[in-house]
Amino acid sequence: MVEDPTSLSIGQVAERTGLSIHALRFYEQEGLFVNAVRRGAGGRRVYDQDDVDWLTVCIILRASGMPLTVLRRYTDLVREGGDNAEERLALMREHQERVTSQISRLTESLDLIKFKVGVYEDLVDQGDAAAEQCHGSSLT
Amino acid sequence: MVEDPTSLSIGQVAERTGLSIHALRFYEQEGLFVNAVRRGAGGRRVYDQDDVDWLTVCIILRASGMPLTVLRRYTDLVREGGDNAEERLALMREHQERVTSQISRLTESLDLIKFKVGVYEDLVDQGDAAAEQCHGSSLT
DNA sequence: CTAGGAACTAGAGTCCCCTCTAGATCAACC
DNA sequence: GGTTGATCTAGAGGGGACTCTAGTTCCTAG
Repeated sequence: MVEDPTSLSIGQVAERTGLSIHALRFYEQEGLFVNAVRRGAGGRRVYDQDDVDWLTVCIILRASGMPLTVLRRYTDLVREGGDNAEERLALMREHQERVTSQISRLTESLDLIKFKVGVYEDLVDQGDAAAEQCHGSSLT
Repeated sequence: MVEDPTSLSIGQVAERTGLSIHALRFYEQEGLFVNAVRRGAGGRRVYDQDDVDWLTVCIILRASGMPLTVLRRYTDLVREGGDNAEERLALMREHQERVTSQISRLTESLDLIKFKVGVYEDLVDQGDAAAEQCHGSSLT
């Protein structure tokens, strides 16, 4: 194999991005690459660093809850080019809002969770104390 | 219907919790109620405020990403009673960790998203400026 | 009495996001 | 030339969490 240092096999991309090989093919099928994935010897996919960079963005957007359909729309806009910044802006702002509200929802939930943890810590402490005083009693 | 103020129909519970009637039946089927749901005239489900309170907890835990299987395990522990506080504590602590790390992942993602929003804001501004100078040109 | 609306059951369907299978092909090394 | 290991395609499978359907039953009001 002619070792073009800028070209990567699907396995290498999987390794670098943490996505599975299956997922990479799936993403391609779903139109989530800005540039069509080239093919090398024997029809094998050839990626480059730009693809990895783009996937990194995709992974972050996915991790923050962007559905594939939206990610795909975004990819389309990026592929399409420069004169649709408003749309990309709108899409990103919408996503930003979703993420911030998700963070605040989680933060609120965390209050309850912390409260529950506190309650059970107390219960466990009481349980231990009771056990010391009175072996094996299950008062609580 | 004898209006017992403490007993609620499935429709009332759906209204108060925001869960759908379908979801309530589904949750019951999945064992997510601490106390078996009683049945009234004609086999209809009868709930009370405790059920609503419990569902409120469930909703918060679900909203913070607890899978139904874990929620079910937790429900089992609560149903079982007082001498398993350690297990409940462990479960809640684990969930707490998941939630805190999810929050930090989201917060990290938010950095990229904000950056992108900034980039597109600039692009849009430039676009507007360019459009003022030179009607309809698409330089970017 | 009848109509309307709410609830019942069992089970199928949906949506999302992959993941895996099967069987074929290809490249590289010994 | 043969084996090994990576890759290919098309399509099926799976898990999570509901959601909906169909057909029926029941309560309440008019």
